[in-house]
Amino acid sequence: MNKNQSLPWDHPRFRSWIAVARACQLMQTVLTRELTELDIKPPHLDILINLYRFEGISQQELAHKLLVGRSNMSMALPQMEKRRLIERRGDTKDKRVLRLYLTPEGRSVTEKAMAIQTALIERTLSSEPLDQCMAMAESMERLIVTLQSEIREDSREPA
Amino acid sequence: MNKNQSLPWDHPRFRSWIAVARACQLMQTVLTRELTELDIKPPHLDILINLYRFEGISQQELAHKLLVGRSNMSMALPQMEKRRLIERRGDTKDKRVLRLYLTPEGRSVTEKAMAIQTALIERTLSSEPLDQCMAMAESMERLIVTLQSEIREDSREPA
DNA sequence: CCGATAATGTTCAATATTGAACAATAAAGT
DNA sequence: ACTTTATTGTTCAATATTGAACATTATCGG
Repeated sequence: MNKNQSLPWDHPRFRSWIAVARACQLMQTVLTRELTELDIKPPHLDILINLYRFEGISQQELAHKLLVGRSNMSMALPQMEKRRLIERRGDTKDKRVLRLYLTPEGRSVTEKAMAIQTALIERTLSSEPLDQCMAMAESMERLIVTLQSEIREDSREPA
Repeated sequence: MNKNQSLPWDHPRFRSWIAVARACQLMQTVLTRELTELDIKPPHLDILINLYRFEGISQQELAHKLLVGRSNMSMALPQMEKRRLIERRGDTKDKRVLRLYLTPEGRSVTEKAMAIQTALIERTLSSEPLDQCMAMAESMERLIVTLQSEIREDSREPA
């Protein structure tokens, strides 16, 4: 028969996670479409939102918050600087670090983009009860902690 | 104060969704690491799993299941064919379509990779009650339906 | 103060993903 | 039968992401 091997899709948690991943992928696709009118893409929006919340953050800190590599920021930020959405100014005390700021233009774009994203999320999640959303968020936050600790262990013990 | 504008992170559903997206990103990162021993990456695993379940699927059908473009498959599948993980054979009735099959080697790699992914998911989600996982899956599946219908509407009504 | 070590950002090659334009084949309308 | 339209897969340029190697600046131990 089935080699009496347990197939992944027999595991309820596996099936659940696949649904989560799918939903994320689709949400990203739709968000990408809705952001075209502002001529930005989800990765840039993530950057803008974080600069909106955390003025003067460094590139490294930003990369860490976004869970991407530093090199990623080194490629993306100069583009956004050319578009006058952000500014990079050297830290006065530590000449290695560049601190990031939104321009007025960038702030305006960010607000419009956040409105689009928020509307999208509210619209597509509105049929789910708030309790359920909150419970999901708590599960996800526990998951994030678990996964991050795994990542840290790995990078500490490369042998 | 805050320009009396509602900021995204004041919306519970927004915050919830951000957590979901983060968790997905981290899960992907960890899965990537754990798959290095098999020398495959998550996108290839997704392909393999679908070929495992749906023998003889066409490239187009596969792309649709994975929510990626056809061109994506045209780039990825020849690589996997060179690695002898899959085979592509022309359909006998319709000479346009290529049907996809796992090789024995590919089947073996897929089983190992699925075991790794399943273990990862079970391990990281084990602290969440099954009820909660199932409820989450149902929410996500509703979300998927909603988002997919939006995507279809968009592509039907480009004006 | 000086040499070793660490931190920050940059560059580069490799890989993934997308959308548009294209070639070959199939299906439909006449 | 034949012209038109649709479908399937391919190619290509553009963009994103990663990890490794690197240069510059800080920090620490002598």
